Amino acid sequence: MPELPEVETVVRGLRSQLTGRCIVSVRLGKTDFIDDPAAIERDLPGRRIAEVARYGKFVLLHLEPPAGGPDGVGRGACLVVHLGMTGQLAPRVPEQPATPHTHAFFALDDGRELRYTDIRRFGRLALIPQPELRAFFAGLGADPLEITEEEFRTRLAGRRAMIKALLLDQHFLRGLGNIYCDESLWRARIHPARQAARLSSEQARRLYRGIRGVLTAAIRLRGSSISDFVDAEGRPGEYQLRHRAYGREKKPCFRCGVKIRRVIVAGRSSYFCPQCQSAPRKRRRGQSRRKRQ
DNA sequence: CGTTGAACCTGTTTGC
DNA sequence: TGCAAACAGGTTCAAC
Repeated sequence: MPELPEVETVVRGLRSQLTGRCIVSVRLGKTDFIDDPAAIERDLPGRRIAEVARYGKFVLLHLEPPAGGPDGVGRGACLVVHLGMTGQLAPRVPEQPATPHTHAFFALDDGRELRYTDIRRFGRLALIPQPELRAFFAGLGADPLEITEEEFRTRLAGRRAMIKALLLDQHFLRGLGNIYCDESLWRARIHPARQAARLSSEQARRLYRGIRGVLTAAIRLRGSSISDFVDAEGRPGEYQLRHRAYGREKKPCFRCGVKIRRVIVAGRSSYFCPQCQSAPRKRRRGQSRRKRQ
């Protein structure tokens, strides 16, 4: 469910509600998606939330150093949350019965409870000491909203993977997922199976702008809700009403009217317009195009 | 490097 | 009607 716009939406909601709050106690249900459950139960109570941020698809709750650590130099830490496919993170009043599959309860000093719910448990929860944060995120690519067009083009060069595989790869860019890849490619009129390195500079430019345009528009509408996603207030987003490709198999393309098709690219359902997003020419066997000097 | 398929887990939809 | 297969916003790993 949650890609960059959904995570950004959750983070904005949590930021206004959690900043400055203190975590009073912790209660855990199933823990197979938690890195070190014992450490969370032991080290989290008493910690104050200094800052809420997003890193790619991760939600970051930066914690203040514990008061009066050994010789006064308590280490800061960060509660890192990945929502996987079905994760939800939202503060609730304790009277509100917990929905099924709620596996983490963090009682707050304002009487409310921050709850983590995740039907499939593809998410992840980890308490990372501040000094280890850098290593934890090592290898993730640039944020698609921060990268420059020049940088984007440079990183595309020489990559022989299919463009969709590359966009989905969090080591290439952090934050895109299946929905926004397809929407960006539709905007840019690029077939998902096109080889990245073979995009013209014109296409690369359109893709760069497509990605930015889609993400900013989706954030404005508080993300896409297909079936699970709700923000930190429990509200669904509305960007699913603006989808032009994703989930629209056999429906007419908004540009040309030709029926949207679904194919598997990079192991994922990929929706595209066969008219606007023309397929790459199939390369014949043995016709590998590598440095032929 | 890049691709494919499976695995992780639960729930919903689709097809025969 | 009923049951099995397919599919779902993500990530990771093995094998080729």
